[in-house]
Amino acid sequence: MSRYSDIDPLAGMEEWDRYEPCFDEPSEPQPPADAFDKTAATLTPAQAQAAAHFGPILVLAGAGTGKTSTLTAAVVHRIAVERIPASRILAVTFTNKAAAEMASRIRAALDGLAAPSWLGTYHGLAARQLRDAPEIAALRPNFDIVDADDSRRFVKRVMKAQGLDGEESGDANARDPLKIMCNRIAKFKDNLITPAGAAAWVEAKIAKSDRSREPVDPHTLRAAARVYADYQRALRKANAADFGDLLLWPTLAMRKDDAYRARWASRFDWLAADEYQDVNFAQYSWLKSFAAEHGRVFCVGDDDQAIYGWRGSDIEYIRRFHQDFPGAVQVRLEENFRSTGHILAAANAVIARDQKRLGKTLYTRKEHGDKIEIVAYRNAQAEAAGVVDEILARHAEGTGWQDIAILYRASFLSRGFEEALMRARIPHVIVGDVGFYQRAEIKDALALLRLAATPDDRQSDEAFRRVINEPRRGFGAKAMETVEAEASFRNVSLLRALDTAELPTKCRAAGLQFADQLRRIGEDRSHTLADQISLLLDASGYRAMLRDSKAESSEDRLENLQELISLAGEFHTARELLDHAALATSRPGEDETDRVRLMTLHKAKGLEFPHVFLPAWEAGVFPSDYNRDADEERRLAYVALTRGMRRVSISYCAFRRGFGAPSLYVDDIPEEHCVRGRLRDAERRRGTPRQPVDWRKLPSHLRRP
DNA sequence: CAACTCCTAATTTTT
DNA sequence: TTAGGAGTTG
Repeated sequence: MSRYSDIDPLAGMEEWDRYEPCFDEPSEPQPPADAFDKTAATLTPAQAQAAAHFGPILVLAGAGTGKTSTLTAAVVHRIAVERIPASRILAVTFTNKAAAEMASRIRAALDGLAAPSWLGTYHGLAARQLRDAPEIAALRPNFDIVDADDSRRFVKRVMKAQGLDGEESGDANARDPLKIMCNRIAKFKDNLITPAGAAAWVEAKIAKSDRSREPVDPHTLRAAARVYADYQRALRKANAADFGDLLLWPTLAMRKDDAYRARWASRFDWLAADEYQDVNFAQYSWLKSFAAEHGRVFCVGDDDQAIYGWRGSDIEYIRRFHQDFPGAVQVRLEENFRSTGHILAAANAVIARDQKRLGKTLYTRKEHGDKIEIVAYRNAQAEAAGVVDEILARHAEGTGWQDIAILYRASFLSRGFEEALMRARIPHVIVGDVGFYQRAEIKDALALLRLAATPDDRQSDEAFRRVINEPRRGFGAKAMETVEAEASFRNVSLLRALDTAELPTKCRAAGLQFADQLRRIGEDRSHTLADQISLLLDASGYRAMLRDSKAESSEDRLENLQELISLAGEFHTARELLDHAALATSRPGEDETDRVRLMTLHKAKGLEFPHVFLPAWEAGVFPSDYNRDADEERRLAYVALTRGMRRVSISYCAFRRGFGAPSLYVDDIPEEHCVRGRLRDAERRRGTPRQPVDWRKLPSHLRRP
């Protein structure tokens, strides 16, 4: 199977073809010569020394030790002192937020001069690389980037076609076979295993499984390889790339084709990577490909905060940095500027129990501050109420809502707290709950846009499936079957197939009218992007559908659509907007409001809050039973504690879903740094029988369900 | 045959 | 709470 097969460019792509990645910058104004000195003046000697180091360097930056400042200073040093053009710097992060933060700090340090244009996330940068030569992934120009949700739909269709729906896989946790399959495919890609290579890889894995302790189910694995192959075919047919593809194909191309690799590597004189402890094989290989000639990499990371193993990240890459980059220097940043003494000491004690660390001990010059509070509650309701009472008390003392965060292990834990906060009328936000661009109405609107842009391209089939019956046009399973059959018979797009498909008259009429309006709007080049979306929403009856709906959420949905329309004004082409929508998560400016933050521990990494609540520290929940890597859970506990600047409150329940024991980390916190089981005034005042219960005092027969 | 209503079951972490 | 399935209605 050739990677270059199945390419069948169709007409109607002019508008899309206008997209061009911006590579070479025009000549850049010179940066102020003293920019680095000014920046370095705020750094510690260790930070400044790291920032100015010439060769390959690994900065082991503990939590709260000024990692971003150091990274920023390093970039400024390249530009202002070494006079490397900003355009020849590659700087990569994991999140859009981190990238934006870095860009703005660099711009500030350089007096408003341009930050590196190749500063972004692994996925964002790799997407730009792939846009430059999509044929390396057997894609046509203007391919779509599909998000996890779209990808899931593809996998679902493939599984159905292979008769895998409903079948119980042998996997022990087969609650959600679709999800498991999606994860498995993502993992193939994270490990640079191609669809063609997956079958062989799976067989090798099965053969090896006798000796490995990891449970391997041959049946599920083989099924995964088969689904992967068909899934990739489906993506290619739709001219679409999923997140994994963005890194997989450029990385493979750089590994296989040295001319291609050299072409890319020669664009950059210096590389910077944030959160290096969290790279997976694909990201690691991608980054290394750029470094082959000069080896000038500046990697920042903290092995104690490696918490993405389940996504293919491997802590080994940071541990063996000096082997990958000969002559590499290693610098430790151990002075913490974030937390007070007791918090830091507790965090140190928890992480110290992890063996196999590169080793670091954080210290602070701050005062000891408040001890960590550890409170036991009878059940989850009591815990939520207790936390809310405490939040009210601190607010009354003058703490802003935005200075308070509730950080939990698993997203389902947010519910109880949200309800309690709502009841108490405390402004709050669940960070990253459902991203703006992941909302159904936004995705529907964007699907309309896709469909209008290339109505006769099979690339738009997925968009068609999404919106043809939204609002209802009488297209159910049966009608779709007919259209699909007609489309594959005539080898045309689903929309085009409506012309000749034998459908019930009313459904056919509705479909044709829909197609007609789409085409008319799509062909009219006089509209701005925003106008186009607005027109499509009206012509398709989508807006009317929401207006007529008596569902409570339709008001919000209309507002979201309005927001999308105004957001669209900031993009030049549909392509840019769609790429942004696929790779971005939240709306800009979302986190600038005065609200209590609720988020998972993973989302909280890199953030800090004066007041932190850490609920549900119970065995099974945290550490989670689902994670086989106990060390990783411990590192997560370390991340959790080190988010707190002034006050950290841990809590756990004797009863959540069955009786539970407190997390083992609770016992790892030394007595001198914590206060256990304190009862708060607010609770007494309310007179509610919300007595914290010490689990260890429960009769032993209650300890196990 | 489509569309709506009701019911049940299940909830790790995500660029 | 919601997502997805089954069953019922039109």
